[in-house]
Amino acid sequence: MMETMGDLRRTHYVGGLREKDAGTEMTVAGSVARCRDKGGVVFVDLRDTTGILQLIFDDSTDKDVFEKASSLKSEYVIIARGTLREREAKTDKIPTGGVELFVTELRVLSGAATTPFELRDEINVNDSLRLKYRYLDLRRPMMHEPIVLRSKIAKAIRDYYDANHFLEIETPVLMKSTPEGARDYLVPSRVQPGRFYALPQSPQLYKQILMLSGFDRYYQVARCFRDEDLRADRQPEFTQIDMEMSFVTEDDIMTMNEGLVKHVFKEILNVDVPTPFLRMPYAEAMDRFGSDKPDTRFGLELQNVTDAVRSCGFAVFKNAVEAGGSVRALNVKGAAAQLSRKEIDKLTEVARTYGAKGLAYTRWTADAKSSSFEKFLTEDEIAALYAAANVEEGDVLLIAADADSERACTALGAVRLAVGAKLGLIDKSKFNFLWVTDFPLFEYSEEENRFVAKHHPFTMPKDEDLDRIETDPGACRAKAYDMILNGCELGGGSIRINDPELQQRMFRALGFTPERAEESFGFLIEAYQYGAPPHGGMAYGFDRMVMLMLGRDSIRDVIAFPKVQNAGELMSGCPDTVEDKQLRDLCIALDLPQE
RNA sequence: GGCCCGGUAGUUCAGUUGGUUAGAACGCUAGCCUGUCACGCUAGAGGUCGUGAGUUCGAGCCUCAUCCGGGUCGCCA
Repeated sequence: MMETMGDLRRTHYVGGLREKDAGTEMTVAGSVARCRDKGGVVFVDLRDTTGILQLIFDDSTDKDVFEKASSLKSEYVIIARGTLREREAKTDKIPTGGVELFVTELRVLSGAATTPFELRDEINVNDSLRLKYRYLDLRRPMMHEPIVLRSKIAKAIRDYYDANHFLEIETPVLMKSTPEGARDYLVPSRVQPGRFYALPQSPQLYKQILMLSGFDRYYQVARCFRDEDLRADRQPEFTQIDMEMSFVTEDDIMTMNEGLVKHVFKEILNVDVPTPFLRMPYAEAMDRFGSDKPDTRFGLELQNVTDAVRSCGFAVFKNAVEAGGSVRALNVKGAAAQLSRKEIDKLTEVARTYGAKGLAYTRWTADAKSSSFEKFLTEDEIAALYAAANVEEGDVLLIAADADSERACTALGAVRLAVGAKLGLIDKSKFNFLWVTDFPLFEYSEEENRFVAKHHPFTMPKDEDLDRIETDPGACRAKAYDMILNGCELGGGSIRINDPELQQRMFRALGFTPERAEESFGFLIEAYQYGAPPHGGMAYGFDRMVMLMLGRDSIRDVIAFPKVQNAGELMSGCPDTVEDKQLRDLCIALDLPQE
């Protein structure tokens, strides 16, 4: 049954074949996507990495070839020679629907067992089954295409940086574990028992060192690892587009990378991205959108109504203000008919998820006005609040109050997104880019009871905040910026500290003892003693970029072999136990929890 | 670590108040069919209801535990 290719060699991929190619003698190769055996005529859909082409066998086909065609089953691997011709009955369901290959020679290179699920685009199959048989799932055009496009996007990125005099330089995958940030994946050293490498969370330190080495402009398509929990847009092993430049300011980095986005979107999607992008300070983004990565595809901005309710009779509002927090409102204009009490309850749950204690509301339809808080306010106070938030009949007003102003904003920001999705306010065809700038330099960690770096400890403070690193760290802003696309963080970066003294001040502000700083980053601190150009850069989450460009909802769709929520990989079954000898070689003894 | 959702033929699902032999569609197998393209027609095979315990005369259905998958909060400098 199984045959060899013999002297047959592929001459054409099928995806691009059209009527103009009719009459061409060719050899194509691939898998049987589907057979339609009509008795006297057999149609076979052949699938290769570029698309699908119909093969035809009928009474003018050689008898042996026809018989072989009749015996084909799904996923058999074949190679076929014949003449391309225009179809009698054309279809626009596939790009090659105007042509078919009249086959004169057919070889079955491999049979195939019945697959555990049908390999069609329209199917709806359990994810774990698809992931266990990832190689089958990837044959489906819908799953195949993102992997192809991912490669083309990476090439477009390389082309752009190359044309702008960047060097692609590889940095180590086995490196020193550093404190701060995500949990490291550790790799034990056999040669130095008891010592461990860490897999990089990012090539951050190495790229800064490369600037000190005088390479001036660097980029890398870099694999990174973080031992944290997964999300729909987060994998433990992922790819960054990492770049760094010397002799630059924030503005230079942003301009260079706007150029990158423009180039890649034009090249891959033929979309013209307008530049420069909008630049919005972090404080404004939080204030208007309740998010440091605002989705600007729709309005529905938050309003600060703190002043209007400062001394009102409703304890929830009043207490929040008195505790130094604020009261934020979201007026969903004219939505009273579409947002039922039940919907509002759901939105309250959303707010709770993000730490709000609840969501006050007024739902004002033509028939009735129901409100969770009006009864606690005087008529004047209600009037003042509604004037501040421009509330009229037909509106739904949602309010979050919290002693922590940022929490009120964040919770209401999440509600804003839920409302936007619910009411269909989001234009999915848009690509809205912006920069969020001037991030806080530090953020306070309740867990560690100290300030930690919001970005990383090498981030340059804003010039005007240099004097208050020690006195008012919470108010310091950083020369840091995130590139946002449609409410997702596409990438982020900063200008780095190139003054060793300033770096020492940062370490002190972060609560590092000189010994600990020396132990963790000594080599870096020393390197900066020998002359460091001003430099900065950024890194993109490449997987997320591909996902957004292709309009996919899951990052797994753009990674050939992704991991699932428990960080395992279902096809190969890793992580797995290892043999005792391997552990002995590494001087490792397991100390597993009981049960 | 917390919360939410799901697990019934190969696949996707239905399964009434706990009650006789657990159904459908697709796929698969066999046969027929000369213009199909989710081809069509006829027939057939295919089930430890995720796993374990419990309640009950009786469990796919109720209870508990557990495993697996998805989403999410924390976490992700």
